[in-house]
Amino acid sequence: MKRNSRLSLALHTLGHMAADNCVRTSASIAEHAGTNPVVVRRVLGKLREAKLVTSEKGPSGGWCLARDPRKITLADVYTALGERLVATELADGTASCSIEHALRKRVADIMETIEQSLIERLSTTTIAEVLNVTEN
Amino acid sequence: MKRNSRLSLALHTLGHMAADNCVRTSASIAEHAGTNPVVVRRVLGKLREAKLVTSEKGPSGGWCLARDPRKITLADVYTALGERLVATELADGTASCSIEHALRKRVADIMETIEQSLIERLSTTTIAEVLNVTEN
DNA sequence: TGATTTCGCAACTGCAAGTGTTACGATTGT
DNA sequence: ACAATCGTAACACTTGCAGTTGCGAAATCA
Repeated sequence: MKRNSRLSLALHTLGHMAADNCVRTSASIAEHAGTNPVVVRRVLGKLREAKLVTSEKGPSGGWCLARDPRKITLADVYTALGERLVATELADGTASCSIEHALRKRVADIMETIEQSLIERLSTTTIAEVLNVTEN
Repeated sequence: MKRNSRLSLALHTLGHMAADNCVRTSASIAEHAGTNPVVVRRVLGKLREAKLVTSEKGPSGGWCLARDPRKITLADVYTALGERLVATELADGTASCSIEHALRKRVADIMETIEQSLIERLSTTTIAEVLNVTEN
């Protein structure tokens, strides 16, 4: 896989879990997604922290949706991963130059607004809705 | 300097050029910004391609604004650098899985909308306006 | 109890992208 | 001619992330 593919992997996996409605192991998920079981566990671990999925150990163990896919939005997944796809210009307090400080603040404010706007848009689509699109 | 600091460096430099209204060398800019002259030339080179600044060689050479700072918006600088601060999930045609394909398309569409919205917002502020804020 | 399967996690490697640095040629002004 | 400056290529250094290996913990089943 390439860079910054965690969101893709998370959504892809949730999509299949919503469609198949069955427990999947990190090994089978990894095989389907063309990556490594540990990578899968790393990503799904974040989703588990956010109570989007559950995991069970032992044989017959694996991963399962923690709630109705109609109640999981893309924003839930995005925030669960703790990503910021809108790059933040680092707001160092060390900007001794007032011009630099003013510019950074202005840009940071705009970025923050855009980030919120992104989350708002992501929250209007659920995992289940995207699957319906697939079936058309 | 840290990562992805090109936009900061570009804006910072343009800010000073607008305030001082004088020719500056890449060496003096680099010293003020705490970086290297070559890095400065790389970034300002992009701005020159976009006709935002001009450069002259030789002694008494250096960099100068190509037009009124009241007519240079943050969006001009952003697009001149060819950056995408809104990360794009790579849209590989190799998504053999229809679920993955649908999800990626949905996310890519949202990201594209957000990117446009970012540029719109950046275009409402000029270099000169940010300097006025500084003087308050 | 013991074997097997699966997750949990830490540590390491490999790669890609960006910044920083050096070096050298081209151009301009004195 | 000489010095100052940009233009550019080449390389080293750093950082972040994906990938990999290894091992322990927990659960299931014979």
